[in-house]
Amino acid sequence: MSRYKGLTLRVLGKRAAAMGPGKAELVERIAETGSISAAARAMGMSYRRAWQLVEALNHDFREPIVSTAIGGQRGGGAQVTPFGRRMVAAYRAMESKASRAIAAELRRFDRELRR
Amino acid sequence: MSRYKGLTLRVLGKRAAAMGPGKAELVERIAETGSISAAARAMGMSYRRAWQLVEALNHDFREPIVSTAIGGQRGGGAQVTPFGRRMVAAYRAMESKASRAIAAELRRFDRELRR
DNA sequence: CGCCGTTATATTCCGTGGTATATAACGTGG
DNA sequence: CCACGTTATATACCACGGAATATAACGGCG
Repeated sequence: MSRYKGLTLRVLGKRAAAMGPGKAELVERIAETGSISAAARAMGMSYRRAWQLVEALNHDFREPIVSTAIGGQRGGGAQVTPFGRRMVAAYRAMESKASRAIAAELRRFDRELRR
Repeated sequence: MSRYKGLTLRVLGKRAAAMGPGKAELVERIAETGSISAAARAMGMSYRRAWQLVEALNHDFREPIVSTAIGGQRGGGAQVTPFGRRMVAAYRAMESKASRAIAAELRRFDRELRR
């Protein structure tokens, strides 16, 4: 997964950024691990922050992105909803489409940066 | 100038973001006003921060973006170099090209956000 | 010459975002 | 039944970024 494109894309809602690199990765990690806390650990992020981001996601979109259930040891955990999967996929698609659209310009721009 | 596209684009250097919405606007304001401090005032930003951003810009690119001269009352001030103008123009071009490239997807994405 | 508005820099202060920690309630598995 | 690993929440701490302030050196302009 070559996920370094030399740029970051953030989609802005009315108030703040609704989706960006951080939230997208967090949701993907939750999908992988089935748990907010495991995803947070994997990203070196505090559980509190991860939970706040999930809260923001669920609040900012028309439908929940992540659904949760209390209880551990495979009792509870977190799941990414089908809607959530579509939103992250849509974000990733926009990210790479934008990246492809300006790839040539970006390469030229990069050449002017000090290495 | 309709400069709200529902997204932000940041171009990443090796260490941090080399160019983004904030630095781009700052350089444009410096070009307009001929002064770092006037640009900072116009953006509601402290002079120190504006100066630090200019320093970062001049350091991160192969050539200076902003050239400065000490002394006030039209004695000193700041100017955007031709190179700096090209870099900001290139950034703005990438910004709008990326925006146009994903306009349709972005509109669909936005429709899923709570208003 | 003196004033004004710069750049440049240091220092202090403060708000805020995030971490760390603790606790509660809970569900599944051993 | 008990331990474990969750979600959810509160609290306290802390590091960092940025603002505010002060100062110095400087260069035009009146």
